[in-house]
Amino acid sequence: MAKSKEDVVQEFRVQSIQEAAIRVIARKGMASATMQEIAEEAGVAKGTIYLYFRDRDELVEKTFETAIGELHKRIDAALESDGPFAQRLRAVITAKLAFFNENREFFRLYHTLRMPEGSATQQRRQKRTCQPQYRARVDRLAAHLKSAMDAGEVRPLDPKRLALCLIETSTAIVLERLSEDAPPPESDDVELIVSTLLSGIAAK
Amino acid sequence: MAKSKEDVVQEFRVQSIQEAAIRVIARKGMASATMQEIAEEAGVAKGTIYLYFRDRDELVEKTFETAIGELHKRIDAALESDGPFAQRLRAVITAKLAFFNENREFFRLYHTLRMPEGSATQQRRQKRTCQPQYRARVDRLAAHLKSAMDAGEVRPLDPKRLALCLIETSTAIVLERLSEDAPPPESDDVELIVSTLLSGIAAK
Amino acid sequence: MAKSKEDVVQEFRVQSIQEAAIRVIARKGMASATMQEIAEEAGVAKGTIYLYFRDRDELVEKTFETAIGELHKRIDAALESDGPFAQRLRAVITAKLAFFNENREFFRLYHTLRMPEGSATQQRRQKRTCQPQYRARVDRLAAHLKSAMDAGEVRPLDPKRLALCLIETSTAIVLERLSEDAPPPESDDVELIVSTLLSGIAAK
Amino acid sequence: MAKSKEDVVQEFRVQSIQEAAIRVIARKGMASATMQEIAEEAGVAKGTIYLYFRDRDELVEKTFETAIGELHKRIDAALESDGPFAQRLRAVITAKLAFFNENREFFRLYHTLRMPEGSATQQRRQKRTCQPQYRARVDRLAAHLKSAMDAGEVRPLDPKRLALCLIETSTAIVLERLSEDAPPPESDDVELIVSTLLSGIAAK
DNA sequence: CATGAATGAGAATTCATTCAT
DNA sequence: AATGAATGAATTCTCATTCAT
Repeated sequence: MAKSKEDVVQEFRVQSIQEAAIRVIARKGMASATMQEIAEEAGVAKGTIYLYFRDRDELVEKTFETAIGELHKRIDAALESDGPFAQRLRAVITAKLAFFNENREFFRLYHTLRMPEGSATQQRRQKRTCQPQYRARVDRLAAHLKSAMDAGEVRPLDPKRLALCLIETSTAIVLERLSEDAPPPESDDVELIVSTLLSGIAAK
Repeated sequence: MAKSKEDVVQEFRVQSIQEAAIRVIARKGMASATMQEIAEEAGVAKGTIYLYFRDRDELVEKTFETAIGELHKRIDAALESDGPFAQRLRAVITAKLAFFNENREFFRLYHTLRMPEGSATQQRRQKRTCQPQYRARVDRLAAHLKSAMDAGEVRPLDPKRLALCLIETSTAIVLERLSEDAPPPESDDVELIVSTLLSGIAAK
Repeated sequence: MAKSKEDVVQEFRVQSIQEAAIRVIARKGMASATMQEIAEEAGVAKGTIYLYFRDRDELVEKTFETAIGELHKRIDAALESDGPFAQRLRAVITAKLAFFNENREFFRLYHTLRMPEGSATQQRRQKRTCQPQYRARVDRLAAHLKSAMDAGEVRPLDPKRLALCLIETSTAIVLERLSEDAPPPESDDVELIVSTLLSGIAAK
Repeated sequence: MAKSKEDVVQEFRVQSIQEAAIRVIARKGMASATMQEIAEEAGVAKGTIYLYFRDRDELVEKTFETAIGELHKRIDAALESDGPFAQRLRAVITAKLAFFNENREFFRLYHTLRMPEGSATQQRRQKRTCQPQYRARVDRLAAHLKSAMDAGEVRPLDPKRLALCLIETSTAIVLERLSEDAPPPESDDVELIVSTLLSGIAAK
């Protein structure tokens, strides 16, 4: 039951186009990324994109989902590993930094889609995909925080807001690292985040 | 040296247009906010906008700067007040939450501009304004953190990264509050952020 | 309460564009008449058309209605004049031939719209405008035929089908005249149609 | 001299495609009937159509000719039968109504092509085929009318214009019947047309 | 100064046609 | 012969910007 040659080609095209989309969006920004340029970047004709994606919105949406899926897979693996909370937290942050280091160009797409933009249609789509995606991530992380609180590993605080802080703190560091010519070793930043979060910044 | 009548009218126009821009961008998103709609919202003709702003980009840029300036003024006041670091930190967070509560519509503009978008020209402009603005904020906060470290109020960590974490954590909470129908009292969220930052989340 | 200058200009533009549309459709056919070419023909920019008409469909629809309205006005006047039925019939046919002689270019638009074409949207529009227009004409003529029957001027036959025959017979002659380099005098064709309809073609 | 298997297949393909074209055009209208949909309807691949027809225009043209040929065969048979003119006329009208009743879907193609549409190329093609086809029909019918006049069966009138009236009258009735849910018996409409044409509509 | 009609560059999308398999 | 993925010309529509009034 191996994949037929057609399936392989199909998959390859879809992937090429999505990668091109990410690169172009990274370069030009969501609003200025044209189908023409994405097509050129992918090395196909404009019309070809429409063989694989209904329209621009679907291309962006599917591209986002594909890329974010990979990130989520990695984070979930880290989150659900065994060990004390501190260790799992460290693994999650490490995974996130590593992912965006490997997929630097994806970050702009990721960031742009955090805020609903554009036409009513697009906003509906946004609500359907990116927002829920994000909420789901927050909720999942919040659940783990709750467990850690119940286990006495984390002091009792609003888990959902804590999750937000955690996510955005690491995102901020990712964004910073991406803009740096020579960022410090990943592990330094991981340590900073984990340590700050766990122990706070106040001198003892 | 009173303002001439012309200056007053000029100032009024500029302000009307900028406020209209913020409202329309909040409503439609950066990409779908048209000059036409901004003009209507401001109660002037499309052409009039061009008497006060070179082009759309400059309108957005100046609007951003005006609005963000107010925020920065408030934050700086909090930051430079007397008292222990913890108290100043609390004041800063409080100021930020209050500002965005009063200027909810500005938030989308603020968020959108965090990531450079659009044409090469726009990107250059972005780099000239928003990015440096942001860097400057980070640096200023970092300087205060450094002082607090030197004063033994904060344990020694990279001040710049700490500043980033602080800024983004509070931004995340703002974003969350804006999307909530009935957000908790501001003071609760301020307390959460300050407490987490200072003492960390680990159970003792 | 004279028309303001703006109204005059507006009316002039609308009329120019509609006339251009009719000419281009006459030249290229409905399907090949592009907005670009209509704009050029009207001596305005593409975008200008969209200031006066929502989209291509509305342009065609409104253009059709404007032009057909004039024809209908003339036919109704003829139909509702006094005198014996034969005389009114003659007047109607005369009006129709004269109208299409004066508005030769409109004929292709008229003919094309007799049959629903194109997208689902367009078909709905068609049903809303052209079809009912046509049915209404048929019904009105049928009513007059019925009166003539009741008055003993016309022998009893299905008035609606008779109306159809009458309309299409004259349309056929119009179409023929338009394709002729030197058509016979209008009165000859009017006479032929009226005489055939009233007395038939059979030798006595 | 039996047909080779290849010829049979070829013929079958051509026929399938033409029938599909007629159905799709009937459904979507000439302008919205795509090669893709015709191919699907015919159960072949898009490319296959191009093995049998040079391009879309030729497909439409040949399809029209094939279908109209059948109608013409039937009409000619009726026209050239023996018997008095009135009887032959009745037979012609009957044949036409029956044909379009059996080939309802063909009617839209027939009607659309009555007026030249599309590109210059297509218009030339149109002039080469549909127009001459139509003229030929008119001329042939006119010749028969002339004979009938010479034989004293029909009173002297312009035979060509009479032919036009006859053709369009019956076409109008066909169009009407196709749009009716429950049209009257064919014979009723035939009788109406024949009677009107022969004897006129005036009360004696 | 203010206006808003006019402009036209530019973007998304469609679809007839080609051609490698 | 048949296929259908790929192509890109062509089309519609939008909107920032200009400029005559």
